Formats: sequence, C-alpha cells, structure tokens
Amino acid sequence: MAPPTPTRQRKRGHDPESVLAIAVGVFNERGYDGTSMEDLARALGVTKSAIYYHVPGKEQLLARALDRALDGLFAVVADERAASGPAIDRLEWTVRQSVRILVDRLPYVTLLLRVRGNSGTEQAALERRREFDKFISLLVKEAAAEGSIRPDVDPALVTRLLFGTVNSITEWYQPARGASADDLADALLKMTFSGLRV
Amino acid sequence: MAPPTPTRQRKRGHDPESVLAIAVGVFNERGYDGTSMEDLARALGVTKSAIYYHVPGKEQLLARALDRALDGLFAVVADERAASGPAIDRLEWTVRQSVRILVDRLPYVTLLLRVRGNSGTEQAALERRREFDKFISLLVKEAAAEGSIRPDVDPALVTRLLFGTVNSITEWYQPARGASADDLADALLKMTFSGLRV
DNA sequence: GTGTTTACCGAACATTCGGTCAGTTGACAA
DNA sequence: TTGTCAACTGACCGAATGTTCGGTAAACAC
Repeated sequence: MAPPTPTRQRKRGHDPESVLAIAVGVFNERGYDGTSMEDLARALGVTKSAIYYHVPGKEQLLARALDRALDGLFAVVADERAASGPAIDRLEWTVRQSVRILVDRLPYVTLLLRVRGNSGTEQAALERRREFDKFISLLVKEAAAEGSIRPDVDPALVTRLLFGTVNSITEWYQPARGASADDLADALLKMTFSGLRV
Repeated sequence: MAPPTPTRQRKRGHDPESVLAIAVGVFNERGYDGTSMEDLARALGVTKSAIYYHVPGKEQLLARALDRALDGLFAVVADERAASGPAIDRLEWTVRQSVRILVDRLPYVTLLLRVRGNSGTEQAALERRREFDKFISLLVKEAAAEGSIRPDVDPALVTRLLFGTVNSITEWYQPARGASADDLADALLKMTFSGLRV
C-alpha cells in the first residue's frame, strides 16, 4: 500500500490544487476573460510558464472549477431527502442544502453563475446547470400541486425568484465577516417562505 | 446593376445611440471583456474602424451604458415617495420602482450588475452603486426600527437578500415571453413580504 | 456641375494574449 | 561526489487585441 502521509518535507511550490484555488480567486475578482495568465502568475508568485507545469491551460482551470461547483449541486438533488416526503419539505431541504454548497464552495459556484457560454467548456457547464434548474422547477411545481404554495403566483416565477435569491448570495456573502451557512439559510427561508412583514 | 432602393433614405447607417444599444446587447451575451471590437463590428454590420466614427472607444461604450442604468436607479431614490411615509411602505414602493427600472433598462442594468471594477470606469460605477445600496440599507433599518419587519432576521441580511432577489431578475427575465414589470414586482413582493407558504 | 459632409473601408499600428520550449536550480538519493 | 528529477525561468511564437489613419463612394448644399 502507498504510505498514507509522506512525512518527508515536501518541496516548496505549488501543485494543481493550489493553482486552481488561487486561480479561481483571481477569476472571481477580475472575471475569467478579464484575467490573463500573467495575472495568475503574479498571484501565484511564479512566472507564467510555471503554471503550465501544473495545469494544461487556462480553460482547463475553468473546467475543473466549474465541475467542482456542479458536482456539489448535483449531490444535493441526488440525495434521497430530495426525493421523498411532501414536496414543500423537499423544497425547503433542497434550498437549505444548496445554500450550504454555495457557502462551502463559494468561489467555484460564484464562477459558475457568471458563465455565459463563450466556449465549449462554458456551454457544457450551462447545460448541466440547466439540468439542475429543471429539478428545482419540478419540485416547486409539485409543491404548488400539493397546495403548499400560495396559488396566486406562477410556479415558474417562484422557481426563478427563489433560486435567484439563493444564487444572489455569491454576489455579497463574505465567509469571514458573515453568518454561517445555516444562519443564511434560516434567514432566506424565513423571508421567502413566511415573509418579512410582521 | 441592382436597382437602388426607390425610397429616398434620409439617413443611412448608424448613430451613437444605435451603436450603444447593439453593443450592450453583445456585451451581455459574451461579457464585456469577452467581447472584441470585431464582435461588435459583426453585430453592427460594419467594419471595426467604422465604430470609431460614432463612438470614442470600447470603454466609453461601457461608461455610457452604466450611466444609463445608474441614472435610472438614482431617479427612484430621489423621488419624494421614497422619502415620506412609513418606512415599510417606502421600501415596498422602492422595490417596485427598482423592478420597473430593471425591466425598462434591462440590458443596461444587467451590464451594471456584472461590473467587477477592472477599470476606472467600472470602479466609478461600483462607487455609485454602493451609494444606492446605502440608501436601501437605511430604508430597511428604518422599517425594522418601526417594527414593520420581523425582528428575528438581521436588517443587513434582509437588505442583501431582498435586493439580491430584485437583481437576480436580470439573470433570467425575458421581456418578450415574460410577465410585465408590475407582474414581476407583485410576485416578488408577495414572496418576500408575505411568504410563499400558505 | 462643384464642393462639402456623412458614413464608412482596408491596411496598418503597438501591445497583449495564451502557450511552447530549452535550459537552470536546488533538494535529495546513491 | 555524482546523478536524478521536480519545479521553475526566460526567451520566444503566432494570433488576437483596441485603436489610428489615409482614402473614398454616395448623399446633400449651392
């Protein structure tokens, strides 16, 4: 068996994982298209060419980041708790878990939500994201059919507004100074499910 | 020779306004940084260099678009109806008007909400936007102080969630197929003020 | 008809882009 | 001491970028 943890001192420098983490940070600051490999190199403290020792290229960096976000979201909808019980409860659970993924993988999901389909990589990500949205849309429709959601608003609109609210978290949430994922989900569910007005 | 168009064309070609409108459309499709002047030229049906006859450059195009969005939003908070009466009513009115601006100037606001501060132009826009956010934040705080908003959620969080929902409209709203601005505002206010749950 | 203006084209500009490659460094094994 | 090799540098490439400029066809003014 391979030794679980090599206790030897590792050589200094980066690996594909640390390159990805730092790159995604810069992508989110400047936007993917607004980020040059020079920008990444500066953030990593190495030369441009050193990046290609760890990673095949810029677009691969994007692809890996997007997969990390999408894998998290699909793990939510694949869970059994999103598939059994009253639709309104499944919806609430799914919203709560989505918020958790959003917070846990904040930079990756942030990047995902800004993708516009400029390349094959981006289009593939958009396609997977649409699949996720379809699942949510179905959940809301079921909750409406069960009579658990106010009938005077179109379920399709509810879906967009509800997950618009969830996704907007990436625009302002700061993990250091902010609330926890559960605090966030609590506040969001109180507002959207019960309403702000006393 | 093909017969020339019998109608006397008063003015053929583009002007700064039509260039801006089309450019903003492309910016929103591909992202500002992802859009080249070639892309714009293709969308306009002219050569790259022709654009510079109507407009000083790419960044000026962005600046004009962002101003159009920000001017609309500031017109809302400058209105007297956002300054007098119970805070909860002023908040509701402001949300409704913001949705209206968002729909009326959809492409411009969409562009604004994606700005990351990569240039002086973008930083100036972000600064103005922060000023707008400050006004909203104050409104929510007043409504909370008046006891019109549920006390178990931090007003700062409410501000972000509420306008996160409003701003998310730019991510999915399609004026052709969708509801009107008032329909949107109705649905949004029902969800956030009264809650989805029956 | 003549001159002016409007709206554009095509060719070039300097710069930046993502990416390649031969070579260098320094820690470690033998 | 020598050799290995992961990790990196620096010089470079062709393509693409935003922008400039000299020229020009057509519409308009006289």
